[in-house]
This record gives sequence, C-alpha cells and structure tokens, in this order.
Amino acid sequence: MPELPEVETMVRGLRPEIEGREILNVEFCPCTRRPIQITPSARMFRRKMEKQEVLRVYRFAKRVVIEISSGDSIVVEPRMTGLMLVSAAPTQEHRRLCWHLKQKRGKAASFEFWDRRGLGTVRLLSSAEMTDLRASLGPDALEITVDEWKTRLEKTSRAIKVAMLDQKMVAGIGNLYASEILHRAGVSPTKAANRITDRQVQRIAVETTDVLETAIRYEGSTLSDGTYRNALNKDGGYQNEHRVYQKADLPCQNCRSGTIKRIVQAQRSTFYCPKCQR
DNA sequence: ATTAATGTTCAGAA
DNA sequence: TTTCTGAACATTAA
Repeated sequence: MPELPEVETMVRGLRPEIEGREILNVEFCPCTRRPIQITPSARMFRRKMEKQEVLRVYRFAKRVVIEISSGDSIVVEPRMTGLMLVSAAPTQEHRRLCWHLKQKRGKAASFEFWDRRGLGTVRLLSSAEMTDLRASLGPDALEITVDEWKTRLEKTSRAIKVAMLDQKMVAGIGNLYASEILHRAGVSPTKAANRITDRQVQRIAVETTDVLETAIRYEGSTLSDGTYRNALNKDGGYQNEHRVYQKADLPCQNCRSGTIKRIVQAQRSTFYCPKCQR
C-alpha cells in the first residue's frame, strides 16, 4: 500500500519520463467498472489538461502531484492499491486513467493511473486549492524536526501508533511503516503520545527518517498481495527488511527473546515486540 | 459458501 | 473539542 516511500518511488519513476512533456489528451479507460473519483467533472478535467505541459512532478505526503503549465495541479491519491505508471499496467482491467503525451524519442508515450480496488482519487486543483491542501496536513515525515514531534505528540492522549497515522499530526506515515518505526525506536505502540519521554521522541524522530529513507532506497515495500509496484511495474525490495510487519509469532530480531505480537488499534493491525518496546 | 482481513481517508457519532 | 467507528472498495484466505 502506497505510503511515503512508495509514493516517492512512483514520483521518481515518473519524473524523468514526463517532465517537460505536453499532454495531448486524457483517456478515461472504458474497462473501469465504476467511474474513477475525479474532480472537477470529467469534461472539465479533460479540457483543463489537454495541451498543457507538465512542469514538475513531486510528492506531497502520500500524494503524487503533477503541476501543469496552467498553474493547476493533478493530485493523485493512490490510497490502498493505486499506482502511477509509465509502463504496462499489472492488469488491463483496473486501468482507470491514461494521459497521452506528445511523442518524444526514447520517452514514454503515456502515463496512467491503475487502481485495483478503486479507492484512489484523482483531482485537478488550482494553486489556491493546493495551498489549502498543504495547510490541512501536518509536516512531512521527512521534514519534521524533533521539536515539532515533541510539541505535536504532547497535545494528544491517543496511542502513539494511532497518532503517527494521523496525517494532520505528521504526513506520510502509514500502517506498515508506523509499526516498523516504533519497533526500531523501542517504543510501545500502545503508549499514550503525551507520555512518550523526550528520549523516546528523539528515537522516533531518528528512526522515522532512517526507515523512510532506507525504504525509498529499496523502492518501497511490495507485500504478498503484490499490489504495490514502482512506475515501471517492478516490485520494491523493502519488504525483505521488515522486522515486525506481518511477522506475528516470529521471534523478535532485536531482543531475540521476545515474540512479535499482532494487536488491533483503530481497526488496523499493529505488530510489535512487547518485550523490547516500552 | 460465507466471513474476515487488508489500509487510507472522510463523515458523522460518541 | 477530541476520539472513535463505519463506510467506501476488490480480492484473497480461512
């Protein structure tokens, strides 16, 4: 599932292929069972995009943002199973949108949004709407400072794992990486955020940066369901580095005496070692 | 054959 | 105000 490292990987795959290219037209793939969630209307969406140049491609939290020459931005939120691709999609069936580009030698002819479950969204936002979107989320997980972590965490009594998933608190961390970060930081996922010690906040800050940057180097995590792929439809590699996620009942690689446990928090699985995470 | 599990976000309830 | 729950979705595993 695309969290920060997976979205960053999509952006890096997309960028060299589509930046500076002209969008000729947008195809709403007919094979889609239900229409993709698009704003504004499909007609407007298409009209505002055609003949525009892709100025830049970047990541914003868990979203892919494609800024075009009109000043508007295409904002793609992959949610659970969405992918941005510049190569053939995993299946024809779940292709949702395809942007056709003006031909350029050695470059992709198009890029597309593929989404098996169809929870993803694609929106066209004005620069003012982009500003609002920015203001609605917390600092990016790769930019947040220790002091920001501290002041934000002490404002809530929710469990630290639940707080880390709150995008208004810190943007970019999802269910998988929250468990991995807390394990490496040695902090219990159930501990109230406002009771985390300064030393633990420091550990969380360090491990957040380390885990996310390492995962980006590995091009994200592709789970057993095989859903996540990079922009070239290749698997990521970070799943082999996981220490707790989906590893219930296996021995803890950190303390070597504990056993990884699965619990449910806010209706989502949390994996941790009760022995070395306090 | 039914049911649970999967995770992100938002709306609405507690 | 803050925290919690359910719904949206498709597919697989039990």
